[in-house]
Amino acid sequence: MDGNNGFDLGARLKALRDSHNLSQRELAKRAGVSNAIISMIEQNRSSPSVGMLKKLLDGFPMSLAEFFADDLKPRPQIFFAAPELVELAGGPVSYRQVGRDMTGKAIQLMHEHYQPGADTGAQMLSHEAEEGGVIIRGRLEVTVGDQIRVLGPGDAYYFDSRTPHRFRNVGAEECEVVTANSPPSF
Amino acid sequence: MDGNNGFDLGARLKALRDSHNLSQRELAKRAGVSNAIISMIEQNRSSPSVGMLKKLLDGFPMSLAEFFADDLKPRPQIFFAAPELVELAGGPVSYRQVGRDMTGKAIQLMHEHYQPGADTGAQMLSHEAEEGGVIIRGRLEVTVGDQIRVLGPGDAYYFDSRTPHRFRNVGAEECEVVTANSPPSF
DNA sequence: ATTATGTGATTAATATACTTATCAAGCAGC
DNA sequence: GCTGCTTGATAAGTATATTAATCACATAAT
Repeated sequence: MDGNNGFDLGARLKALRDSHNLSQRELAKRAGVSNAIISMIEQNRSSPSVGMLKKLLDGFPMSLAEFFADDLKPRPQIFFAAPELVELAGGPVSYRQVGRDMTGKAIQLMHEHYQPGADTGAQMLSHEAEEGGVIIRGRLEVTVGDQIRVLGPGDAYYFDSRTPHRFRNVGAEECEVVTANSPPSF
Repeated sequence: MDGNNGFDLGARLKALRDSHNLSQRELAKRAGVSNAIISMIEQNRSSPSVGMLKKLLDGFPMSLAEFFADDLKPRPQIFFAAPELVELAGGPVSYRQVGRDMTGKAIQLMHEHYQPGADTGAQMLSHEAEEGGVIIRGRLEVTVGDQIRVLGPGDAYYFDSRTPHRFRNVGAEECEVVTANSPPSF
C-alpha cells in the first residue's frame, strides 16, 4: 500500500494540487501525463519515478528541491542558562550543546572545553557538514586534511567537515571554544 | 536515454556515493536493493521511483530534501588569525566574521563585541534563517518575539531568525558573544 | 427525465523499473 | 601463470508504474 517507504507523497501532491485549484485532469494535461496515474499516486498506490514527479511539478510549476523542502517546525526553547547546555561527551573534551534535540535544526552550536592534552583522536573525523569555531581561551591545534595550525584566543577556523579533521589542546591550560556545525552532525 | 526529464540524477547519486566511499554493492546492501539498479540509475538509464530513491538515500543517510537541495561549494580558507576576522559593522556593536564571502556557505560564524549600552536598535531584526549564540563575557539582553531575557557568561540562545529580535548590552562592561547564523544573513 | 460535462476511481494492456544471475576487467596474493 | 575478491555493467525475468478506456457519482441545463 505504501511504495514510498514512509514518505506520504500522495497527500503532499494532493495538497499542492488543491492549493492550485487544479483537477487531476487539468494537472495531467499540463504535465502531459494521464489523469489515472495522478489518482494512483495521490492514494500512494503507486510510487512515481522522479521523471514522472518532475513532469507533474513542472505543471505548477515547482522544482523537485522546493517540493521536498522541509516544512512544519515545532516551537523550540530560545534561552539556555549555562547549566542547561547538554553535555554530549564529557571526557577530557567537553561538548556542551545549545539545545536538546537538533534534528531539523540548521545549526548545532556548542560550547567546548578541552583539558590540557585532550584530543579528538588519531583517526580523523569526517562527516557531511560544514563547521567553524572561535577560540576563546587557551591554545588549540587544528588539523584539516594535510593542514595543521595552532590557534589562540580570538583566532578562528572554518571548513567542510567532509575533509578529515582533528582537534588537540597543545597548551598547558584548559582551552575554551565556541563551535557551530551545519547541519548538526552528532 | 534520459527518463528524468533533464535532471541529471545519475551523476548526482554517483557523486554522493563516491564522496561516501561506497561501492554500488555496499550501498545496495545498506539500502536493501539490488546493485544492478544503482548501475542503471547512475547511467540515467532508469528513473527511480521516489520509493527507491528514498531507500538509497537512507543508506547514507540523507533525506530527499537534502538530496535535492542545491550545493556545489568552492575551496575556502580554513584558518583565521584574530585580526583576519572581517569587521562588518564597527560601531558600538562589533561583528567580526569568520571568512570573507559567505555566499554558498552553510554557517555565518561571528565573534561579536557589544560596548556598554550598545543596542541593535528598537526596530526589531527579522530574516530567513536560524541563529544561536553563546555569551562569553558580560551581560546581554536578548529579545525574541515577546520574550526577553538577560544572559550571562556561559548562557546561550537559539531561535528562528524570522521572529523579530534585538540584542542589547545592559551591563557595565563590554559583552563578548560568539554567534552562528544559518544560512548567512548579512 | 434526459443530456451534458465535471469530478476521482478503476480495469486491462503496455512500458519500464527492479531483481537475480552472470559477465568482463582490475587488483591482490600465491 | 593461477586463484580469489572486488569493481561496474549487462541479460532475462518479474514486479510495478503508466496509459487508454471506462465506470460511478455528482451538478447543471435542457
